[in-house]
Amino acid sequence: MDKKITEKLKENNYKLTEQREAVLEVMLDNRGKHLSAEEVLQEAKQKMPNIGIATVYRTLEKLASMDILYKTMFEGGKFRYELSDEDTHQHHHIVCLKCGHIYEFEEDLLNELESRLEARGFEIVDHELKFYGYCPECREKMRK
Amino acid sequence: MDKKITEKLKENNYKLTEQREAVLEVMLDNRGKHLSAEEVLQEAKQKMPNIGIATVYRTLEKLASMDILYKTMFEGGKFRYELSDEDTHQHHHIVCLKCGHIYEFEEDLLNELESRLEARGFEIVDHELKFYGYCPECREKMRK
DNA sequence: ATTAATACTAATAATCATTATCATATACAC
DNA sequence: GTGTATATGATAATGATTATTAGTATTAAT
Repeated sequence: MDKKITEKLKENNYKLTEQREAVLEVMLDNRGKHLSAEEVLQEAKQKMPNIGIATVYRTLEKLASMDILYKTMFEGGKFRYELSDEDTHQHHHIVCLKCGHIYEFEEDLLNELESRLEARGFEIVDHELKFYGYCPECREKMRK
Repeated sequence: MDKKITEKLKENNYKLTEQREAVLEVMLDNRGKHLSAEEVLQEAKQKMPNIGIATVYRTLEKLASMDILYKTMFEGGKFRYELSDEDTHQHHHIVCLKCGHIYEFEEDLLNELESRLEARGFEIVDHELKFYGYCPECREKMRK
């Protein structure tokens, strides 16, 4: 398992029970994906058939509070979770309004904006950026 | 009332009943604020004591779909609504992690990022940017 | 080794935000 | 005036999430 993750677990005195490990493994198995709690539950049940939805919710919430996971909402009124980036910089998301796929990108050109905010007295510690539009595949299909 | 809003209502054949007008007036009275559905209900009840929460939800949803309102989620697991900007550019938000206040700012330096995405085949039609940190007032208080 | 304290779990109840349903009211077309 | 369409408020229902509880497991103290 990722060394940084192990460190964070230790830092927070978070005992990794079998159930919690199953949840974390699901997230590690799905790098780059954004899973809802229900999706995590279904995959975790393959590793531990008796795991309960409440345990999954508690675990996801806790891992997010430790910055091991990142929690956000795209569409549909429920939260989605993904593994946090290993450096503390977060990537951004592009949501395709046609197929619903969520793409990620790394470029971070927000420094200018953050500088302006800090010039106005804000201290910025995090940000969240989402683009909405159409992915190359859907644009291709729409041309036909 | 705002001319652009009236146009959009007409375009969408959206009849402005007294109840819907009360909801819209609440939003107009609260420019720059981000109200939850419950907050809108409480203020709308001052204009129309009998208005129901279901009507408020239906109206907020409809006005958001017409780009008269903007719907987003900050914290707390419920949606908040605000009047959309009159040009189609949306402003951005800064959420203070201490007092919870939501600030707005206008600067739009995302063109470079959007250009890069479009160079990769995406068609971008909207974006959402939120910064999290501490506002000048809370930073002041934390220094004492 | 035993006991007490603490932590964790699954099941399920409860909560909350939101939406669906339904009966009634209002508006509109003819 | 009548029939149809739309809107409303109340409330039930839904879905996502959290709280509660009893039982179990782990850890700490002795």
